[in-house]
Amino acid sequence: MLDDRKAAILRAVVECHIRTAQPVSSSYVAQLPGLSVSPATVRNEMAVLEQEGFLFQPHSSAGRVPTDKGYRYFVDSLSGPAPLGPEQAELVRMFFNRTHGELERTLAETSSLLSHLTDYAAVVVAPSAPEPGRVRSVQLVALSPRLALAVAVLANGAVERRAVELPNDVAEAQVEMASSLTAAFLVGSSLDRPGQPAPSGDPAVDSLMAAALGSLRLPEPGTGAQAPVYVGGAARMAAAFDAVSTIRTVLGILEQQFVLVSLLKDVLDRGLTVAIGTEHGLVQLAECSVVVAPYEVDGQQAGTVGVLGPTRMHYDQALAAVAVVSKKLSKALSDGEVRRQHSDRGQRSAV
Amino acid sequence: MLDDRKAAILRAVVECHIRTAQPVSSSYVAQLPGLSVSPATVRNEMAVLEQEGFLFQPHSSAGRVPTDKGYRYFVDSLSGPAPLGPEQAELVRMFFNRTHGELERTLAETSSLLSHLTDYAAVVVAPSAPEPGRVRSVQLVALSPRLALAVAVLANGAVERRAVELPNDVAEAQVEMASSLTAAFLVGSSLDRPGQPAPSGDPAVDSLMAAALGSLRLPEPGTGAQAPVYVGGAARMAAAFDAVSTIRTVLGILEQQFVLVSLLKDVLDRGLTVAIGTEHGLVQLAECSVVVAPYEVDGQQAGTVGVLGPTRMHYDQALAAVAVVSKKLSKALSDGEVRRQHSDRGQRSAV
DNA sequence: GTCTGGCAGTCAAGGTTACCGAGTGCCAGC
DNA sequence: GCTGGCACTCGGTAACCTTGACTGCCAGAC
Repeated sequence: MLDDRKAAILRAVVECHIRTAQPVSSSYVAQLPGLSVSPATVRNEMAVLEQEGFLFQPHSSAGRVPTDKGYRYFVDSLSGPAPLGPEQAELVRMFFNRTHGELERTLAETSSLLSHLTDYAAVVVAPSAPEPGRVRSVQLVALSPRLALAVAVLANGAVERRAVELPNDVAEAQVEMASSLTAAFLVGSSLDRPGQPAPSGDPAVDSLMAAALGSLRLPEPGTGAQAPVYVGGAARMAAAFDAVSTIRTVLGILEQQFVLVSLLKDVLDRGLTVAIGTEHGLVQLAECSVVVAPYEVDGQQAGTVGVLGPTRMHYDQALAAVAVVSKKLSKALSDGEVRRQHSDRGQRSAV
Repeated sequence: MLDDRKAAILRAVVECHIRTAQPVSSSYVAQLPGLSVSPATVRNEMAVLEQEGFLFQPHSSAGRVPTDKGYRYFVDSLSGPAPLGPEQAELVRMFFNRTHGELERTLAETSSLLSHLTDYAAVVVAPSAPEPGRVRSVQLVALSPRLALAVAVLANGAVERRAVELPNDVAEAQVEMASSLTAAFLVGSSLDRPGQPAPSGDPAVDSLMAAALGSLRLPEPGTGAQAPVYVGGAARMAAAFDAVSTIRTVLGILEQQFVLVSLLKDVLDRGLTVAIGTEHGLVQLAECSVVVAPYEVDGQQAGTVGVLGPTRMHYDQALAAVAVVSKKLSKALSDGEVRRQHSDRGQRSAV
């Protein structure tokens, strides 16, 4: 598409502009080692690059700035993510060495880590709608005369918990009976095992079992609809822009979890790793780029990590950080160093 | 401390500066209804107020701006929180009408609500270290040959879950035995019931029980140490400042949960509802004020809600919003419309 | 044909100057 | 003790110029 020299010039412009945030002049490019031509020649090439939409001139006596298309070409011709710096690699290593415990906490801290690594805002989308595991234990516990709790422990250590309303006239013994019959029906199979347990002979017990089964089959109300998102380093992102209004807009987006999730999903669904400027649909983020990667749990795509920064971000470093973090996170989650806390029908293997 | 006229002038200056963010001139104050004196008189009074530290003059030919001390006087002489506007009251009503479900979610959304109400950043600190409830059910579930899960259901519907490592040579039957003995020991009392269950005769079972009991008594690792914080409307806060560096600093603070929690705690502990400028210890937040209120669960102080805005915030409205939200939140949490999700030894009454 | 040096043109940025107006402080008089 | 008046102070804005960093283009060299 572009001959070698044009590509080299474009590349030089992008790299310089990422560093300095200033328009890049022909003389700067010409003076660069590796390209031994005069500024005038560079100017001619730049004029062509501008005509073809890779560069843009803020005003007639200014240097050139890359367009989104220019960044796209640059990113596509990147040889791959840069290796992480030594301190960064150390940071990642340390982080994942001491990563244990609760999933929510881990994800939140991962977003913070990723933000540290890149100096941009980082986003981590929690695993969504994982497939149910085998049931190891089911219990109905009466909490009050009117209310019971159905508690199921899954093979991966996740605990499902649902409230079940009791009819007025149910005796403790009936709850216990329903509990053991439901357990007999569910233990060893999956939570959404179809069908009903054999009738017990007591209609009250039967309806209680039906209620418990029904509520256990439904996803936790309020949580299933949307995967939670963890945003880290919003402040860092603010440092990348100087217009207050831009900061405000971007911050606003970062607070709208729903928008964020669909943004990342969108990008991934289109098979992209990097979305530059307006490539993702959000006009408000026209000055931003997004670098994303999915992470896996036990070999299955589970969630997304990503970095949100200015269009002139250090793509190679961001790519590297995102790649490493998603890989390490996949490993940590799959190895069971991190435990799902609740209500997730997690597909995770044993804790 | 201040005679009526000085107080009125100070009040006028504060109110005007809150509205306009500009230095306030003597002529503006003089022309205000209720104070019928000439600008010159106002100037004289202002000079005194400045000497006494209530006002400040950015430069010799500018109007006056309130100091922190000026704001403090203003806030202290406030007749009380302003009533909420009708749309705001409606917003609150609607919000708490449909508030059900998970605690975490509710708190996060509450912070968003409070931020909407005030147009500043809002902070909600989750209830901390609630006292344990009665145990309704305990179970040991073997997940793998090496690992079991101790699951306890408390009277309030909370579910405690702990991993227990199994010695190599434990049989399924032994786990079951330990499970029922542990249940017999714990059900009906509290999780931290002292002592040990009666020896079963099988040392493997006994040690298993000891392990299960021990882990159930410990708080969930990683969560207990610090109450989670929910921050809403950071973007709104950014709108209140125009220096990018200030925005960045304040955003940075908002991301440091630990700092936030101790900030709010500090303010409350000193018996304050409002902390202005440097009254709280954080130099980075010198341009900010904080309005806080505790909320209760079942009559016991549980957590904190607060608003973080510029020193020139609308104190009356913020006070009103914080008061209403903390009250309504207390009610919602105490009525059991909101359910703790997990691992909290919650003191909440039955679901 | 391609590259280069040179030259004229353009435009943003920065510095200077002048001016305006919003405010104050002070004082004399009511 | 209050007020009107007056001189003074400064920040902000606009107009202006200069500077310098670019570009575009062209004619000549390779």
